[in-house]
Amino acid sequence: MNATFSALAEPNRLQIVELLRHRPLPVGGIAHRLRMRQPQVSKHLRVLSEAGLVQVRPVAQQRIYGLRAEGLKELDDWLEGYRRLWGERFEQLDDVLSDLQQEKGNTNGNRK
Amino acid sequence: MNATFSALAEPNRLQIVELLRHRPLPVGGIAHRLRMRQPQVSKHLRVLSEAGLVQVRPVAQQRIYGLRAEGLKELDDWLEGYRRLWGERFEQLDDVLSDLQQEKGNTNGNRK
DNA sequence: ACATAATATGCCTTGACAGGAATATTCCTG
DNA sequence: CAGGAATATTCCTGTCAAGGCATATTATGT
Repeated sequence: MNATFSALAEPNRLQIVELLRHRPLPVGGIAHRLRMRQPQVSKHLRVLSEAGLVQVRPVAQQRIYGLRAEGLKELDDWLEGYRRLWGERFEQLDDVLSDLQQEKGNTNGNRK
Repeated sequence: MNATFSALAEPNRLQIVELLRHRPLPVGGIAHRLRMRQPQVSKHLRVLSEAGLVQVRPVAQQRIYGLRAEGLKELDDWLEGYRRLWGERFEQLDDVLSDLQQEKGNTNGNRK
């Protein structure tokens, strides 16, 4: 999961993902459209690939990169645990205040 | 959107978010539970706050940090454009091959 | 006003990582 | 098998950001 976020944290890598949303593309096609140099694109694709966000299919000398559904679904699943946050009003003030009582003596970041 | 990903890319920051999923907490409480030092927690919370993922409420000297729904909903909305990826089989081989024709001469990352 | 609790900030050092350029690898075609 | 196209890899360098530590800031109670 962490690999997913750090992969998408890089602006160019995020651009690549958004580009591949429309259709799979060979490395050169990606480089051309995003005005990036081929080696960088290859490196970024490597990271995206290791994060499971992208998959390759070789055709002749080119390698066609496309999005990998499972990788993005993983992100979607992670979000599942947070969906209750919007659309509902919860976590009343009282709850917060009662939580504060439990924090007595646990302050100031003493480790262990 | 990019700020969101880079904020969540940091392991400790992701941990903080996952911790706050259960309930809002003061800085010291976060530091204690995650075995981190208070200054780091404050810094991480700053980043999360600037990314709109977290919100503060001052209570006495403490500051109670909790998740901010809109921040995570933004992520959810971004994913919306990718949901069609799973569960459907699309992008046939023929489509890819026809795309390749369009790539003629666009190769090797020459910029501009 | 003072002592103290809770948190934020500043400075410094170190490690990770992106970009650039050159080169290696792989695959096709004549 | 020579040549070229498409892509991957390597080495180098500069930048940025996280951690540690000290200190500043804000709020509370007496």
